[in-house]
Amino acid sequence: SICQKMTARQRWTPTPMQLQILERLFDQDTGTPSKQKIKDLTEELSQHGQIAEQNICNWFQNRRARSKRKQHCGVGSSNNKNGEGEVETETETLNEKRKRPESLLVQTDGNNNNNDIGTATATSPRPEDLCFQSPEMSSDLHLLGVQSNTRDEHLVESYNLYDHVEDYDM
Amino acid sequence: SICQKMTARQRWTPTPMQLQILERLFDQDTGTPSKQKIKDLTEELSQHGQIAEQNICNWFQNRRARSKRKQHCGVGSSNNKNGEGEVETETETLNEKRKRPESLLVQTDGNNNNNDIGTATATSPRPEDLCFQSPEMSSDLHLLGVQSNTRDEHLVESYNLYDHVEDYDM
DNA sequence: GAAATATGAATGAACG
DNA sequence: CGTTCATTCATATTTC
Repeated sequence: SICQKMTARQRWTPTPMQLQILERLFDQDTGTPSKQKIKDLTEELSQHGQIAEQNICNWFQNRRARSKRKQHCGVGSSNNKNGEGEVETETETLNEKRKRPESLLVQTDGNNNNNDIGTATATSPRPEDLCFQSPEMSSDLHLLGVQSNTRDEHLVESYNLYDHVEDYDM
Repeated sequence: SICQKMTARQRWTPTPMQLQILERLFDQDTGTPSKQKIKDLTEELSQHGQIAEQNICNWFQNRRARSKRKQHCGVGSSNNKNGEGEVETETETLNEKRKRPESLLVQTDGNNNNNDIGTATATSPRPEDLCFQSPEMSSDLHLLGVQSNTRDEHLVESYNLYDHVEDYDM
């Protein structure tokens, strides 16, 4: 039983303060922050935690996208054809719906070995997709065990360099 | 802008092989592939999966654009830089170095390990660093409920390695 | 602790 | 060509 942990750093997580500022900006105008604005924002938000310009860009983009998609949902679309992918069912038209109530829960764990194995990743193999997908991905690479869902990289050659393979009992 | 003509399920996804070839070509700095080259490439890449000329064009364009990372909302590269007051010295006019460093390959460079408080996974496994957190503590955060001084803002920069390879018998 | 959901990030494609 | 959108993936967090 070799459980493997992912070797990746964590992604940025906005602090409540950062989020608040971002949300406020989003509510105001938020056409699309100019580069200068982004820089400025970055500098300001940096005082509240680690952040990079890309984070802000991403945040705005995501925010806009999801906000839009939210409204677009539920217009009588009875036939929901998404069966494996997006389960967009959120409802955050309001400012905040779920913050981060981890005030008391100080889990300094940092590295959670939470490898959820089936996180909606079940891409059901449909003929349509296969038609547009690689033939080798489903034949050659899966032997390596690294057959990712879609976006593989020009990796291959090397095997495991999982320097942090930790197996915990389950 | 509102018209989505692709219905999304048919987005081309390069196979590892295709990507490898494309990357190589890109690295050779061939400039903008000529029409003939595109055709040729298409033919070649077709042997490794479904592909169209347009895909290749798009790929090169995207690649170049993101490589330059000149966009103000360049979600292309995850250039990490500490936003500790300074705003990126912009010392990179050169070609970028692999947006997504294949985690399987040892890439001990490119990632910052200065005051990285991210996961102590890669370079310096110091659990203590994980603990120290955001400097924000006295602000108008109280209206959000509470302050999370545990593990909020972590470093950014990281890459998903699309492994998910877990051998575990259960 | 695993499943479900929220959300940051990567990227092909479209737009100007 | 530069920028933005839409979609999907991976991971963080919450819930059960």
